[in-house]
Amino acid sequence: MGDACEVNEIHTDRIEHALKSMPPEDELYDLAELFKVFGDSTRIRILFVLFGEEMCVCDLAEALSMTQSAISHQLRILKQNKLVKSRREGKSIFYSLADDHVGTIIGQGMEHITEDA
Amino acid sequence: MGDACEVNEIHTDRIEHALKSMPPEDELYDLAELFKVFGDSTRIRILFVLFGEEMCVCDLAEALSMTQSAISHQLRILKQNKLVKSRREGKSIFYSLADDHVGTIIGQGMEHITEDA
DNA sequence: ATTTCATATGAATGATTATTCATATGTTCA
DNA sequence: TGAACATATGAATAATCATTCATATGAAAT
Repeated sequence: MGDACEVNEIHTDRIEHALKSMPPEDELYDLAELFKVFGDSTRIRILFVLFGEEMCVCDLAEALSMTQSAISHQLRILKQNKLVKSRREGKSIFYSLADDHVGTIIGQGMEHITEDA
Repeated sequence: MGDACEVNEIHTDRIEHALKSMPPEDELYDLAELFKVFGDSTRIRILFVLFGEEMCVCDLAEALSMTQSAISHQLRILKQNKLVKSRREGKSIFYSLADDHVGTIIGQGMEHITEDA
C-alpha cells in the first residue's frame, strides 16, 4: 500500500473503477505528446495562420517575424504529429492544416481561456 | 524584408490577411500555456481518473503509483489553469474536473491519435 | 495542547526542448 | 553543368519543467 492515506481501504473500489476505464499507457503517452505540440506559442501561431489558408515557409517566417530555420523546425514537429500537411510547388513548399481536429481543439481551448476569468 | 523569399511581394496581402484574423499576442500565449498543461502524461492520467469521479490526493497517488508530492504539484498546476477544482472534507481534499472543456479537448485529442496512423 | 494524518510547497536536479548557427538537400533557371 | 534560391537538418546552448527530498501548513482526535 505504500504511503497512501489510512482510509485507503474504503476507496480501493473507487481506485480500481477509475483504472479500469483508463486507456492503455501508450495511448496516454501519445495523447500527452499531441498536446505538447499545441503547447508552444510559435506552433500555435503557425496553426492560426494556416487556419486561413496554405502558406509557404518563407511567408510564414515573414508573417511571424522569425527565422526560416526556426519555422522549419516547428513545421517538422507539426507534420510528424499530422497536424499539417505539405505540398511542393516549384522551389516553395506550401503547408496547410491536416484535418478538422486542429480547429476543434484550438477552438475549445480558446473558449476555455476566454470564458472564465 | 529580411531574408524572406523573393516572391515575397506577391504574398504580402496573404500575410496581412492572416495576421488580421490572428488573436492578440497574450491570448495566443495563454492558449499555448493551457495546452502545455495537457501535454504531460501524469496530468493526463490525473484528468482521466477524475473524469469518472472526484478523488482525494492520496487515492490519486495510489491509483497512479506516484508520490503524494508529485501528484500535489501537478494538481496545483491543473487548478491554476482551472481544469480541476477542490473541496475539503475533513483532513482530505477531493479534486474533480472544473468544466466540460476538459472532456471535449481530451476527446478530440483521442480521436486524432486513434483515427489516423 | 499535542500528536497524527493529509496535503502543500520550496529548493535542487535531471531531462526535455525551442532557437540559433552553419550547412546540407533539392529545385529552378541560365 | 553550375549558380541561385527555398527548405531541411545536425549540433550547441539556454531556458523550461517534472520529480524528489525535506519540511511546512492545517485539520482532527485524544
